[in-house]
Amino acid sequence: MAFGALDRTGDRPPYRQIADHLRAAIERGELQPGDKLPSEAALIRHYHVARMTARQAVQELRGEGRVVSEQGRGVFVRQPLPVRRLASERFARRHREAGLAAFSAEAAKSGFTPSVDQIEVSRALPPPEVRTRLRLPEESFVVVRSRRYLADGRPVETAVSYIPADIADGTRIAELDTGPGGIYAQLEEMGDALDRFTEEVSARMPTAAERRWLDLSPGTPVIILVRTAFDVSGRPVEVCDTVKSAAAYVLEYDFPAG
Amino acid sequence: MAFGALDRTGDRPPYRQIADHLRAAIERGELQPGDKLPSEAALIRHYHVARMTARQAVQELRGEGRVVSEQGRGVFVRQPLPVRRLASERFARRHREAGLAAFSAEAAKSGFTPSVDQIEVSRALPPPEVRTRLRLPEESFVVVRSRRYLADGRPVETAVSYIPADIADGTRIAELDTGPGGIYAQLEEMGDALDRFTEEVSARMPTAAERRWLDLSPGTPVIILVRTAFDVSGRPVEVCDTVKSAAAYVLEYDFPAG
DNA sequence: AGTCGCCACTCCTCTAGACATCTAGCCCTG
DNA sequence: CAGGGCTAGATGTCTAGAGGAGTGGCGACT
Repeated sequence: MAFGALDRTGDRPPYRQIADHLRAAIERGELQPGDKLPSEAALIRHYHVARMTARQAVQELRGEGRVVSEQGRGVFVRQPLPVRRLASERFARRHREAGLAAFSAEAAKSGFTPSVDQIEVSRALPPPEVRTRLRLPEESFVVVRSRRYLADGRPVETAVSYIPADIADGTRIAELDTGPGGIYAQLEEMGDALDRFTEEVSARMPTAAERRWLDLSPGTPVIILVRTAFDVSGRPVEVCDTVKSAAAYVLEYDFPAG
Repeated sequence: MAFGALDRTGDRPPYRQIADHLRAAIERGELQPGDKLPSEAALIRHYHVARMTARQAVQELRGEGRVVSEQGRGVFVRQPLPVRRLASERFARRHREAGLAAFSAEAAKSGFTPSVDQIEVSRALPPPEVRTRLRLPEESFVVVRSRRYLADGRPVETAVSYIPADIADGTRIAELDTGPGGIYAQLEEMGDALDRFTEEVSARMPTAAERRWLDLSPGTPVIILVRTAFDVSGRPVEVCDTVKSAAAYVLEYDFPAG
């Protein structure tokens, strides 16, 4: 692997030039996904710079999400994750599926093994943003259901749903296993038919906690999808806040025109 | 501003602890958007650490996109951009609007001043991914229309659409101004009625070029929306590839249930 | 009054070296 | 042969210090 030399006259700082060289090598395909980058020691020898300078160059690429470093092993060109195309939940609902059932259906199509862990259910005051969406008065309680979805054992999504306590009471929603059909089936059993829902999609960099839960490498953004479901009377009955690894998802929507 | 002291016994490294303190101050609202963080010198005095350690803490927050630094001035809590809720183009189409017209309609609702620049139209071979989506044989040409949308003069989105040359020919699509109703109206005038379209939403970190075009501060991801339109015969007639600043957008979808 | 230059303060880049921690392979021992 | 310990080499963290460059205010000079 022959990287060029530094241009000590120009105003582009050395650490950026080194990062440029490495980035170019990746883009030319000289460094394939999974390959190990030159070690810090090698960069120091090649470019005659201090250790921190070499590290800063690698840090640049890490921030761009092109490489991941593993202590004791080296720095590696990132493997592009197999991307799962996720149809909007609208279509899953046609089959009376939600939550894990929808996720499992997706798994069957895409060929990964689905699982869920860290399910927790509690009763609490909702965060202000959620309270507004649910159009609840202050001091109203909600049932909070949080869980994490995994594909082939790797976490890809966390979801937290909020349901007004007066709606959740008398159903199995507050149990860990909501039974076949998930919470929507439970709601409909109560005679509370769903009418429509909205989805809001945005993206941002993950918080430290989200990086931990989703085992994200630095530089991976997350997709935020907030779904609000309304019953026939127009009352919001559920807010579901999901955080998906952007490296693992493409959301797919399909519309009739006109 | 009183930040705590470092826990020199635990295994959480000092630079992370400092970052935690600053992050918490931002989340508690003690540091409002636009506020200046303590200077490097102040952090050094307060925590009794070396310069690089203080910088590393700030670097952590910069990577998360929470702060931006300006040489010679300081490090500032990032101003959240006014977020525009963007309804799916489906609804705009009800009013026979697309492209700039749809963007202008959104502007009227949200109260920003819309504009478009850098419009370019050319005829070229499509990139492989686009060729596949359009189900074109090799060597088929497409008409490429690229443009950039601005809100209040700040770039928020770039869009590139690809239309098979045989469809675009004989319409005004290859002109810079496609006239009222945009390309969809042009297509329908040709008797080529649209039937449905799909949207694929994903997110990632921007390339260097995208950072330039959209004037993104480091740490802002972009939302990628690829829309494919099909006519009544099921033939794909347009692929539109848009890159939106994630700081500026929330996509909104609305579905009837069932 | 206005302008220019200086200076304090800020972040940016780089150096040189220290110890910590993790990995993987090697070799020795039981 | 299995297991444990050692070690080389990798990244992680920290220190102490240097010069550079951009910003903004203040004071002196015109």
